[in-house]
Amino acid sequence: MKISEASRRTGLSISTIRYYEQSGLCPTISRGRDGQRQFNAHDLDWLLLLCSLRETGMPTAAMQEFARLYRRGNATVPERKAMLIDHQARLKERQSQLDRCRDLLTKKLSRYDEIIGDQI
Amino acid sequence: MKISEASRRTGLSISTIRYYEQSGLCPTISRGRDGQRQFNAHDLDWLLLLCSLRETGMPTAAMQEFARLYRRGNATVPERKAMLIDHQARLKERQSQLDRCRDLLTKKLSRYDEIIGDQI
DNA sequence: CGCTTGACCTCGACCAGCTTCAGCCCGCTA
DNA sequence: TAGCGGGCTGAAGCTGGTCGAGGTCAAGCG
Repeated sequence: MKISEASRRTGLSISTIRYYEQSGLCPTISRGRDGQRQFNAHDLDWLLLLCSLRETGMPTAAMQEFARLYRRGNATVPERKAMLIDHQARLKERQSQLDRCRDLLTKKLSRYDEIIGDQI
Repeated sequence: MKISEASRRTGLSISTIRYYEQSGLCPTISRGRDGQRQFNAHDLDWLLLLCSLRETGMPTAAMQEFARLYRRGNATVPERKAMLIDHQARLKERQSQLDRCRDLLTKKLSRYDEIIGDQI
């Protein structure tokens, strides 16, 4: 599939996809003889993974590192696993942060109801 | 208390606190006759709220709006409540996003274990 | 054949959200 | 009275990620 369809399917903009490839966030996309990128299912999977990672705050440098490991072959599987596990842990931490914020907001809101006063 | 202590207690840098005040993210901090900011408990509460909101992705423009409403007095309490409730909803949405990412990672990881192969 | 469409590239602009810098002031201690 | 720590200001700088402009090229179509 072409870049426009990859864009539609992933929600990434065309510019962003090109930027990701050029920055080595994903393996190089193969080209047709006209020089156009040809995305296959595997490429799309990568992009979708990148979407998830980006949405959840992984910096591009880490994604670069991940892709770099991938290019070095199966020997790096343990390192790649470790990276994903790390990220999962960060997500967990992040979720409790969100929980704490929700609690705080709930408290603030209940104070509005009690006092309807001139506080925050 | 002085700005250095406010910084210590909130985890915000001194520069950030000044930047927040100057951008109207919190009410104006009162000054001593030497021109130095004097933070009271109320101010600290604001800063801590800002911390939570920032950590959870509220854009500063929204915090500005919130502070603007606060300065307009109690008549704006319903709007302020609405803002906080909105943010809570966004946090919920965000948490399910994180959940989806965790699921995806779990899937990827289990594939590593199954196949130990040359996939993402 | 020429038009349109959609791809390609490079490179610089943009944005949020700080951070740093330069230069000044105040109060305290030695 | 000099030096020092810590505060003040405004403006400039930085970073990570994204977008846009400008210009080219290839495929498809009437």
